[in-house]
Amino acid sequence: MPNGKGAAGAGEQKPVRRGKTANQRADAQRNRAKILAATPDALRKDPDASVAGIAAEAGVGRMTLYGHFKTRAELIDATLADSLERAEAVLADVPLDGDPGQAFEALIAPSWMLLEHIRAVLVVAQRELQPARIREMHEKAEARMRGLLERGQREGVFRADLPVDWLLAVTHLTMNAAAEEVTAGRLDRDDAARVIVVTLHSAFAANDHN
Amino acid sequence: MPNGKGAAGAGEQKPVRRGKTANQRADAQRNRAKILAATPDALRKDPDASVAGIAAEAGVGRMTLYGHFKTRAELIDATLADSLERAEAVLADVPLDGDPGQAFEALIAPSWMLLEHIRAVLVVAQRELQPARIREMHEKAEARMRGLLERGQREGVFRADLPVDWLLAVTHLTMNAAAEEVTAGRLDRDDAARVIVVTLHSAFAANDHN
DNA sequence: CCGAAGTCAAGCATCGGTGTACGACTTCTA
DNA sequence: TAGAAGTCGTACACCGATGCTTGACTTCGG
Repeated sequence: MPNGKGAAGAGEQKPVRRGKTANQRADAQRNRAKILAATPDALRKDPDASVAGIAAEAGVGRMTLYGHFKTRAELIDATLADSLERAEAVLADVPLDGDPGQAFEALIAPSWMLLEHIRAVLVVAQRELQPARIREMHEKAEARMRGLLERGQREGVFRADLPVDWLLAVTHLTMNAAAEEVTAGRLDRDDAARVIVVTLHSAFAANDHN
Repeated sequence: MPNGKGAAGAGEQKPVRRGKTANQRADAQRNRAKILAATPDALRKDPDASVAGIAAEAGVGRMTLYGHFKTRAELIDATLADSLERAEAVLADVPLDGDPGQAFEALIAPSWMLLEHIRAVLVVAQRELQPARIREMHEKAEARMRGLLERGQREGVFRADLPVDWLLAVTHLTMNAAAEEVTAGRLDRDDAARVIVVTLHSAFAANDHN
């Protein structure tokens, strides 16, 4: 039987990691991938989608899904982890040196696109998973952004009269706001990235903050 | 039997309105009030609180609650409507003339406090009520804020290179972000209003926006 | 090509929440 | 103070979702 351990256990050693997903049949891996890919879509259509619904969306039997993920929570967890891993793969390539403002913008654009895709999963995860777990998965992305903001503050490019945590929160929320405005039809998708950047730029710039 | 019509129907005439809640016994009204007051608390503790749980929180039997609100949705609706009415009573008194920037700040502070209290109800409502209904209840508050932002743009105080809808969305989301940061313990409650105002001030100010 | 791995339909026990019905009881109000 | 109005425990039907089991089937891989 397939097992969907994903990134669950307290796995420390990298070489052993593949012992989990490795020796399973090709079609099993394919199905697992199909499920992982279909879950965000299903949740975007209906945040309360049932396991049966998600399986259907993936073109897979419900029992097959349960074969890969013992419980609904595990499915959500694995899906979020997977999505975040993919995101990480993209974001890790963004160059962060040079002007913090520029780097920030370079980071926002892809982040925004990724977020729009993952958002639904994130929302569901927020009410079904433990906050600690979610934070843990965000670790890398968050650290990168925080580091950039801190450097920006040190170099006097970003305002330093507000805590970094707040800047971080505003960044996240602004992207979320944009996603919402887009789905609500009040904002053009292709214009969203620009709007976000423009907004944050003037909100974060180190200017005449008494 | 009590009936919890609240602000449901298409009630047009004001004088007739009281025909609903008026001729009911004093303790019935009291209970209704208790429920309406307890619901936000219950939902803040647990967004998925059951009707039974809410009744318990209100110190009232489940059946009593059902006597006032035929269905869970009706309860949420009435609660939100009530909370929003109270909010409206406060916000309507805020003077909006004079400098838009000043007026904006004067509006943010109380809005923020109210939002923090209502937030939980709002979140639940967003996933159980029709969006149209929620918008309808927000009408007045939203119109007031929008009017102010528009005036600010006309008078050159607020930037005009971004749509008012977006400014509005950012305002809401920033307050929400603050609420979240406060409950997460990353932001001091007493400092929140200032942080919000400072953030929005520089984000919205009409400056050197090429 | 055979055996193991995986799929998946159907069916079922379970759980928790909603909404209803009844009826005895308490508390207002006139 | 009588009777109407309202409370509220108990009990129940219902619903949808989860997670498990079985067993026949298909597909892969050596």
